[in-house]
Amino acid sequence: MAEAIAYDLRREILRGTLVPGETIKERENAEKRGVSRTPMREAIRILAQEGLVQLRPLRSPVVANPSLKEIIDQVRVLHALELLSGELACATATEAEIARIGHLKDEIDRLCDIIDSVDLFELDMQFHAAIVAASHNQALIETHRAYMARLWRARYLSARIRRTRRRVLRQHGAIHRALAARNPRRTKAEIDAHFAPMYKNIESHFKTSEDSGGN
Amino acid sequence: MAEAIAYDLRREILRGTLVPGETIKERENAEKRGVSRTPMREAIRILAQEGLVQLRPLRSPVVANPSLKEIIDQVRVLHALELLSGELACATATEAEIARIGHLKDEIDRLCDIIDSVDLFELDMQFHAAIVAASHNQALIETHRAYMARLWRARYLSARIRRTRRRVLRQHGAIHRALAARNPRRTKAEIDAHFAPMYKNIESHFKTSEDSGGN
DNA sequence: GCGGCTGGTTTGGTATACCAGATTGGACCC
DNA sequence: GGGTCCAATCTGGTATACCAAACCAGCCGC
Repeated sequence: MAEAIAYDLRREILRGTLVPGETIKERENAEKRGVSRTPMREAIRILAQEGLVQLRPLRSPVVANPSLKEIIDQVRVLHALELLSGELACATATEAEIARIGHLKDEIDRLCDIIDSVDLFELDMQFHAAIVAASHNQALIETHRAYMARLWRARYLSARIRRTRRRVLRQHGAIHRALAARNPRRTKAEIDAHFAPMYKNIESHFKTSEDSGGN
Repeated sequence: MAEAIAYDLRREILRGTLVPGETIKERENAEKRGVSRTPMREAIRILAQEGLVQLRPLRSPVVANPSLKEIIDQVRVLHALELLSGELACATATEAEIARIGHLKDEIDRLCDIIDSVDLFELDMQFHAAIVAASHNQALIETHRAYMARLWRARYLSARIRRTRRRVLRQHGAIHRALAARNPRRTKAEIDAHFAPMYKNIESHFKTSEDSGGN
């Protein structure tokens, strides 16, 4: 149940229903959802662990309002995790897994201009998660998932930028080909190329929207 | 308070007082420590997040008993995190931080054959944590700390191997010099060299002690 | 009028009570 | 004698009650 509450809260935070910087009062939110404080508390801890809310001793938790540097820092870690995934996956991925990665890439190609950006973004996350899953490294999979959750908002806002979509598609294809060729060096290079624009996108979006910066 | 309980539990797990595979009953352990179930539950969640205990829905949590593969997987992630730390630290570390890393190295050199292996290991962890801290990347610091906690036992057992100590000392020096030279490529290479034996050490120790393997 | 203090209220932290599913031990049947 | 079923009990999950610290508003003194 706590997991379900965390899921709802997470969506609300990432969609912006719960504004960054705002407090989350246990009682209030608990009874709004018709549950007790106990699972609500647990849900908040889960989100705190993901970095979406910030706990303060003896104070109400607040929705995290990460600064640009914090987001970039987190992207750097995510980047490193995906590099490791790509390297490992070259050695450990099954042909079926590589095929599924290719299929996801094709799906993204096909639906790119049809479906809305949220659904498209979900597909993009699945593509990346599939690569990580192909590493067959459970710890890596879990840590990567945690960072994906934490960065959902920032990555989503970055991925909206239409101008870069065609490039993203090309890069997905390149990553898939490098994986299929079982070439770790090329795979890592392509993942690097895929991440490179993200730093700039996030930065520029942060500058323009400027809804935050402090905690 | 939950944090304090988690601290105690963590020590007991890592020292082996709580045997891997054993269940941790909330009521039992709570009243043994004279606290309520509520903070005990929270402590258990913290440790579960660290990977030291394993939660099972509607079942008692059990002390994690990681298989060799799981440990190696985690070391791989730790390895990647430290590589990233080294690379970033070359650009971001202050001279004072590099000096502190060098000082920790000297301390380890000096006390290597004097103090007991637990204290020595604490110093080793400080050395590595100092490098990560020099990256000035909070997310990286936190994730690294989580993996250090998770791998405490395995790394400790590996570090006990006296035969390799001299090599470890040399590698610490090499890492420090590469950092001081602000040379990312060399830093990463030296960190690689430092990690390489760990995989084998853990594997060989796992084979000999053979207290586990399953979950 | 303004700042600091104070009491009531809010809120997170902890303890306790209750519930439903899981476990287990034993009795019963084959 | 072995297997199966059932109930007493144990255990995690949830709800509620209580406490102490933090917040806030209004009051008092300057």
